[in-house]
Amino acid sequence: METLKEKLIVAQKLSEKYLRMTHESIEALSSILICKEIEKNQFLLKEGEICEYLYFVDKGMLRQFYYKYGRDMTEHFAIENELSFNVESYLFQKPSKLMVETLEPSVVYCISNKALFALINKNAEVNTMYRLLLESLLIQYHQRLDALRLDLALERYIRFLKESPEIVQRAPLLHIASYLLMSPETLSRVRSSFINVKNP
Amino acid sequence: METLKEKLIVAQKLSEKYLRMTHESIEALSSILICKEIEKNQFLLKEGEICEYLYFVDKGMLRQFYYKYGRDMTEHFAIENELSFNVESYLFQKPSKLMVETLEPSVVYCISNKALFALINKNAEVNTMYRLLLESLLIQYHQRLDALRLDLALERYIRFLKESPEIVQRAPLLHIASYLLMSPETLSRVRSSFINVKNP
DNA sequence: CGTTAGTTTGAGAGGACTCAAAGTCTGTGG
DNA sequence: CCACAGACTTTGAGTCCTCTCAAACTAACG
Repeated sequence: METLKEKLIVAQKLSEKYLRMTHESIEALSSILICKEIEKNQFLLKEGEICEYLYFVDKGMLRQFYYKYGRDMTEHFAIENELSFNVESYLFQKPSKLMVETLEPSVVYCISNKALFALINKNAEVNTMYRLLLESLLIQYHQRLDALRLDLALERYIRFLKESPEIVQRAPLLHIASYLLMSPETLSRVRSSFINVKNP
Repeated sequence: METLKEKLIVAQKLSEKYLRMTHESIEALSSILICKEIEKNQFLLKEGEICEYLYFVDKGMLRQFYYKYGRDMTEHFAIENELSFNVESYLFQKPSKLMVETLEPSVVYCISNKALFALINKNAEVNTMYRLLLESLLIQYHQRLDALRLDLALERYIRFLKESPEIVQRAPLLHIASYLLMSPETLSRVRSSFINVKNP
């Protein structure tokens, strides 16, 4: 079957990214993957639902966001080979304030909480891979905190541009603005002033 | 020996906090703890050093900070029963930009990277405890990111006051200000305006 | 009891916000 | 293939929050 092969490829990518594993472990991991194909502007996780899956993006783009005082706040973007999920909701299986939506037609591979922990308990390599995944997420969050401590809107934009040029190209300005903690108007001005600085 | 007993108590606290373990595992964990007593305003980790230890505060208070464009930025406070360390530097054993200092005379228990991972590899319970520790840290970082997304200085202060009243009492205003991303002057004004709101 | 670190108060400047309106792009239907 | 609706982005004007610099005040420690 074709999808079996594809799942194996995705499991290999995960193994590549976090921990090189034996073929058996990769196969075990691939067996719990669930492929999902979704069009643009669809929800993978809605407010109030429990985050049952961890989403690995094979194709397309996801946006993680929530409402803060009624405003739409982007927390994270995920493109190819990146992950998206709500930590609290996934780990404690409690209702999520976060939502996940597609910004492009996408193909994602879902890893259910239940299946993952069952596998972790019987496969030491997957266990370690998961640990490394957590560690890498922690470092990612740490860097994001550092990025938000830049006080000028321009500085936050430049840093994001440097780190994720692809996302800057593909995501709507509105969402990049909320991700960078500024109004869309400010991002528009910042962006044009930055272009003028580069080409005087 | 007295210190053996104390180490056991600290290991029990860790077990209590993250994962109830068997006595054997707690004992194994206690055996790798190193007690350190330090006075006020001393460094546990300096810039450029490698973060060899994870610090668990038994008594006193630690501050985690770094220089950002020449400014002293507080990243984290740790009081009794809390942890302090630099994720990147501890996990990858690379030089740290972060520093850790004591804000009070303190007693901390240190867990060396080497000893911890050796133990993790042979003790499944400690392995799981470490995983839960990482997960709880991840959630903590996630909440901190959410807190920094409050735009008004007053809101950030109120939230911190609610979450960590103890730290607000014990830490110098200067450091709380940098932790909350505002100038000391602003924090001083915010604080007095908040008191006036409460007692009109 | 003086020295110094830490906190408060004041005045002026500037970045980013909001509201409002104009301009641009995209996709659908005639 | 063009025209138009709706979404997205840009531009403008005025306001407000927080910053910086400066100086006064307070507390802590030797």
